[in-house]
Amino acid sequence: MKIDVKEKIKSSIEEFLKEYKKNVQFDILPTEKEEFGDFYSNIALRLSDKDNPPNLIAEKIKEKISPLLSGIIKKIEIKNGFINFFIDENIYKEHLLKILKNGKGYLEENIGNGKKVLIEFVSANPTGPLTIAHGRQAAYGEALSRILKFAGYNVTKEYYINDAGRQMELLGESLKARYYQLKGMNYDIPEDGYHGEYLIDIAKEIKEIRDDKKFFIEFAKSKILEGIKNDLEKFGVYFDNWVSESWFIEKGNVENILNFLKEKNLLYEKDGSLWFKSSLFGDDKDRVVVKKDGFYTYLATDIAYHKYKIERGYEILINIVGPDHHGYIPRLKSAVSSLGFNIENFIVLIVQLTTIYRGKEKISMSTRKGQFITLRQLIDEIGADASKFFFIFRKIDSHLDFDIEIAKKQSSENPVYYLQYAYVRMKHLIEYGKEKGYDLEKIKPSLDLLEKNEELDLIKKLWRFNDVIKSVVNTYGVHLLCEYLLDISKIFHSYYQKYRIVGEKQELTYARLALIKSLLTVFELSLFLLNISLPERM
RNA sequence: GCGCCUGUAGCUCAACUGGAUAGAGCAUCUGCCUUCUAAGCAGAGGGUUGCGCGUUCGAGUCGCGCCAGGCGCACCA
Repeated sequence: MKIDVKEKIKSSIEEFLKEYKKNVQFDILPTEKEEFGDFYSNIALRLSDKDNPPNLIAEKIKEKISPLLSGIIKKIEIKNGFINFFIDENIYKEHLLKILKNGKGYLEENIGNGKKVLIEFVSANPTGPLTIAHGRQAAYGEALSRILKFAGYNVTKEYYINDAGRQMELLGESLKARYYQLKGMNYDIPEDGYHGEYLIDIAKEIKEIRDDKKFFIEFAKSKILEGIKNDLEKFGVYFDNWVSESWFIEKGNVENILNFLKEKNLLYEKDGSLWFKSSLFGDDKDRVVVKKDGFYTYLATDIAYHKYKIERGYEILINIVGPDHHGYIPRLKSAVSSLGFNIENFIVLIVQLTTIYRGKEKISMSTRKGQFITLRQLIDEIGADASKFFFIFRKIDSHLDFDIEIAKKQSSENPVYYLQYAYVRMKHLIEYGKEKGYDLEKIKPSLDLLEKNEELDLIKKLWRFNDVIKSVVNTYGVHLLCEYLLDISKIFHSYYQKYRIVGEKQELTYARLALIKSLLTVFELSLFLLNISLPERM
């Protein structure tokens, strides 16, 4: 674990506050501009008033804390009321050496403290192939899981299969219609059924039929699920568990949970249906759990599922859903809350939609009408890595415009290649160095020789890695890690172009290779976390 | 009508908890391969952060009101 400079600055300022008996909230934040140093604090601005201008207070603080920070901070400057801290370069360089020596293990950050986290994502109905919307959720969920795991959480990835209820009936009827159509019979697909052509392909595979409803449902479901699993595998997204809605019904979990709620007096009958008092927990109105026809609603089975999550001891539940589910969230939160789970640890992340364009043509999507670009088509057209990166390097609240034509045409200018190219160059440099007899294991590099701007920038970037991971964990903003890597890549490519790494001066070469090796460690790790593959050459 | 998300350069998007002169990429224009990979680099232009009030030392960020786009408002999932 690296030295927590931010914490040291903070506690030194708190010393000052104690002495002057002041109490005020303040921040220590990383700066965005080099001239402002590495961290800045707004403490003086917070303390200032008419009689005490911020710069004056800042001077007092500086005087008090300077001795407390010697060896860590080499310079403190005051500007516009801000106090700017410049970290001693030795701190950075020691960090680099540790990475060099211990590899990615040194970068590990134990934020999660082994807490059990369940991440449920994709969870698409087995009524059709995965779409691009699922692709974005899958790419994001996988990356987030990997990062949380790295940050010390005990993460389980789960896919919930909605294989019960009316949608499955419609699926079965739709397949049945396609089957008889293939036999030359005049048989209509239900109007609100599934009209996609994929059911024709599935119908063709039917060898022998047993003419009952269940057969068609089961056949369609198993074929579609198989397809979903294949697509996810091709995309590089893996689940630890697959659980199914019908399983909860068969095992009696749903009945049990309803009894449980009944005992707590949270259910009542009205208009021939059974209602859950979700309005007691913040929902707009109560919701039906057992319909007039005697079947469970989706909510009923979902409560049973969430009970199952809690029973297995998960302390944090993360659900990644599409925006079409947002109206559903309050009732689910009500349900989880009624089960006695701390609602603050139930995190629902909404991944906004991706709008697909082919050039200027906007492709509107509907699973039922059968008009959509599947995830599989996307992977086949532009590749898994490029697709995944496109999906995760924007924050999930943004509506994503994804022009397939551009992604294809400009594939060589896709940012993912920029990263991968940086990685390949780094890797090659290390190999080339080895060929020339440079063995980093044997020597302690003299990092003081690294004095070019690019070198110092890169060293600082290495030091920021843990801050980025913390930010991702705090905000669920996976894209921050992408931005970070793009930042490094930019400096690195520039550096590479400007200076020779493996050159004539031996000591300098060792120092530079040490920097490259550490960068490589961060890249390997980060690209793994983002679930982007590491090419050998490009 | 109500709820959620979004509105930032020509286009696609960043900006961590409210911080200093709002940043990248693409596209456009000008240069750079006899060298560790040119899928690269250097340079240039491009902004009233949708509009209006407010909160405060300070607002792209917070509050209120408009405008525009997306999604959702089921005894579907």
